[in-house]
Amino acid sequence: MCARYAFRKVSVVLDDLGVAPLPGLEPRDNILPRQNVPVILASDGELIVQELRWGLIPPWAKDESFGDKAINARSESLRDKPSFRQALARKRCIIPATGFYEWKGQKGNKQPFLISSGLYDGFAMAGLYEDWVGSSGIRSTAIITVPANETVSTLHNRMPALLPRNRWRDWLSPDLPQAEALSLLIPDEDHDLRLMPHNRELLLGSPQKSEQRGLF
DNA sequence: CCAGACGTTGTT
DNA sequence: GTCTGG
DNA sequence: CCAGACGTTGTT
DNA sequence: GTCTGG
Repeated sequence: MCARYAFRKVSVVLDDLGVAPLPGLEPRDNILPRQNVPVILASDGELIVQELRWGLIPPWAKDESFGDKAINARSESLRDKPSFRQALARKRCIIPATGFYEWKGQKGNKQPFLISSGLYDGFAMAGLYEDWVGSSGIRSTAIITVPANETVSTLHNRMPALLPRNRWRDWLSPDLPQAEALSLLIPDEDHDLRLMPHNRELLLGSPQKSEQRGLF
């Protein structure tokens, strides 16, 4: 699963795609569902960054609480799920991250680990987004998950889909056929992932307290 | 047909 | 125990 | 994921 | 809107 992640630097993702970061983008160590998170998507033939709410709310949802149960989307079933099918075809995005967290141990005594790339400055998590036309018109996003690769499977059986670096633009292209898009959602083999025990305190309490400044 | 769900993970 | 909010 | 709440009525 | 369960 991926229910927490970090975005500490602008990272290779934005640089490689030539996307300018949003003004005022801060490093964040403890990103939670329901927060607004920076996401890269195609808009009128251009790649842009937008802050979307984490937890996907389909257009037909009755209320925004739907997003609470759609923070992840299983790659294996995207095609069949009413909540994700439209987005898979037309609304793919990249969620840039410098790491994600997984926990190990018994409930109440879990040790968090930060998983990050040993090769790059960050990675591109595959995501979907949707527009919900409620009173405020929320655009929201979900992180796609795949079976964990060998490294991560020591902690958990799922992990976010990390897109191959040379396919980032393909994933974001509205013209990419659905079948090809799905073929990009494979367990990571490219990032040489590293696991580091992480200070539990930094993931507790208010998110603001675990943030640090001046790292961009 | 209508009514109701539409999701994932983890844990047992 | 289970749901909600963050 | 974890932390924290989990309820209603009536009165101010 | 679309699928599933009854």
